[in-house]
Amino acid sequence: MNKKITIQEIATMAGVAKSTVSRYLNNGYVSKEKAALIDKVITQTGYKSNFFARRLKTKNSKLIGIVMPRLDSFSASKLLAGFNSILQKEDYQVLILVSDLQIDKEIANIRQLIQQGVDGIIVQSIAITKEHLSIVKNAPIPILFTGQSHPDTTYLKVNDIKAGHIMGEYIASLNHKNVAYLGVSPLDIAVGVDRYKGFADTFLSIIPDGKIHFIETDFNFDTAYKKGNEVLFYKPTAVICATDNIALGLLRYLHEKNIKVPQDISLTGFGGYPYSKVSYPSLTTISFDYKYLGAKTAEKLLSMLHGNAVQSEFDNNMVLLTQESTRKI
Amino acid sequence: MNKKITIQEIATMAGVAKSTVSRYLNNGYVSKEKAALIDKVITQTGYKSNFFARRLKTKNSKLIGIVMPRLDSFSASKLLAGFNSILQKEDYQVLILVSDLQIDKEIANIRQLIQQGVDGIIVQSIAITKEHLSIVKNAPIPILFTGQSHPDTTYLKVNDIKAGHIMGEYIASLNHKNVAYLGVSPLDIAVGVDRYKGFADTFLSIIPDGKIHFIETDFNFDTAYKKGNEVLFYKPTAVICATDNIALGLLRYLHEKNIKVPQDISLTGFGGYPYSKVSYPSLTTISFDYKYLGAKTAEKLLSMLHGNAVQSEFDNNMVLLTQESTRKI
DNA sequence: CTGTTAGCGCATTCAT
DNA sequence: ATGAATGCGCTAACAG
Repeated sequence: MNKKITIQEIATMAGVAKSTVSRYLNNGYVSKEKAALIDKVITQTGYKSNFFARRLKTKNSKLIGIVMPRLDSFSASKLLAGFNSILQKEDYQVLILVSDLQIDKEIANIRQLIQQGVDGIIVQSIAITKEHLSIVKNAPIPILFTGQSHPDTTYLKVNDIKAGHIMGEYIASLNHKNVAYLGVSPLDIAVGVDRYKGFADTFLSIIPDGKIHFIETDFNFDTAYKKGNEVLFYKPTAVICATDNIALGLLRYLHEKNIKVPQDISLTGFGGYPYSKVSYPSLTTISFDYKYLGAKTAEKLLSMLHGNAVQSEFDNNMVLLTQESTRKI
Repeated sequence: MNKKITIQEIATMAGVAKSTVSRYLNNGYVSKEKAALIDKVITQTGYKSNFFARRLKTKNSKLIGIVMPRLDSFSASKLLAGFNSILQKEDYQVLILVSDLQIDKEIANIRQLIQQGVDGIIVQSIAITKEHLSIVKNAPIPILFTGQSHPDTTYLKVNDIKAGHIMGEYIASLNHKNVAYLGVSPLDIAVGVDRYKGFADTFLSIIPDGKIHFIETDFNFDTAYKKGNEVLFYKPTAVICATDNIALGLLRYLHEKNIKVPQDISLTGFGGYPYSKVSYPSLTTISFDYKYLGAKTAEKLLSMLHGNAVQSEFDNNMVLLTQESTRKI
């Protein structure tokens, strides 16, 4: 067990006042000789200033709170890596709270983080409620949203409408007319509404006599699998799925029914998850760079911290990954 | 902006001394009337005690440090989810530092966490050096390792030898005699040495005239892909890959060479990553439950925190997932 | 340039 | 049961 050594002790060991040591530590003016003395004692004792005492004085914690709906998903891990890549570089530390996909827990987490004195918060929200808005309004620190957007908050998120738009253009260019869209609940504005709307508007504007059969599912592989029967009922030539995971669930179903992709049906996803490359056939998808998005988000929060006015925005960094699962008809 | 309200303010508002408020907050004895008064003021002001001041006094931070080599991997995200599931429940918060797969950064991170006054640390290590040992020995707090093991530390990790053993038995049972092992550097004791040794010892003990061609690669999909040529040189009937990711890289190569799995070559991985189920063919693998492992690890750290003697151990929670990529010859 | 002093907000003696 | 006083370890005036 290391005895905890304080600034006072190293001060006496170096034969100076503790304020001098403090100055030395905080880029204050200290004479060369004293500095050398202090430096020596510090290195040989391995002294480190007490985190909590320092924070108590200085008011800024160098802590960033992160609220995530869950940790064990592809996008979550990439986002986190992105946040961390720039936060850690700027000497900020990251305090992560998980909401388990529960909206009330998300709110409680934000509250807790504020109370704890973090310098700023990034919230990957599942839905922005009035309560969120009220918290943000009264919060003494900047709060940045991602995942969902709302005009009264500052956010940085994937441009789901644009993603849908790109997909709509692509599917139209392949001459599909009767398609199915395997989407999620409209309670999820980003994925459930925007992504679908982006697709549908574009697709129908290019193919006026096109037909889109919307089928609702959730984010689970297995649920998508179970919707296979319903999808086939409409005899679509292409199925657009709201996420790669959904697409893979359906692909499994099609495999088992011996329906060939893309010969019989074209299939697409959204996300650019790693499995989209290794599935058979590989999956045409819109790939989002979540790590990059995470880094951008962290940068944005930092500039909010520095008092710069920042505006909400959509990240347009996405690419249509045309792979083997789609074909022209 | 919320003005930060202190214990003193609510004390005067309630007409009592701040020590009384403090007692109220910390289960001390307070008369019913005063308690009611204080309670009222607290709820109406939404007062929360200052995190840093409290920590400065009480010495325990309710913070657990986590050191990870990287965040954006399947196992990392599952582990994190596991850590968090039990830590958050016990009112601990999690401070995460990333080492970017660099050993010196890993050590620096551990040091930083100790200095910051966390109550305990979980390190997913990439290699345990003498420096690690020295830190642990002098640390005033418990440090628990996962990922790698060393007799002089406390650890909880996957039993790689057993995993290799299971795979060895399985491959032997399929009558393969000439196999290739696509593994990683022996600098990684867990995956590079133990996993391979577990396989090789078991396989050769069952098939004494068996032949194992070891080919070294790294953890990347692309590198494994590039090793395809070398693997085929030995004309193996089965290829055992040290991770699912490696297996998928090779699978991609085999696809392109039009070599059928499992008809021409059987293929296996380790990990039980989600893609092992959606690849074509689906991949036979040893599946580890990383989330469960993370939860167990967190529990172990907690009991170390409570001063209980805990011993290093291997987690034997794994299952052979026999899927489509292997066959008997 | 440096030492002395005064809090930051809280928990905890110690009296009462 | 409660109030007054002390100090956790540190930074930031303030004199010198």
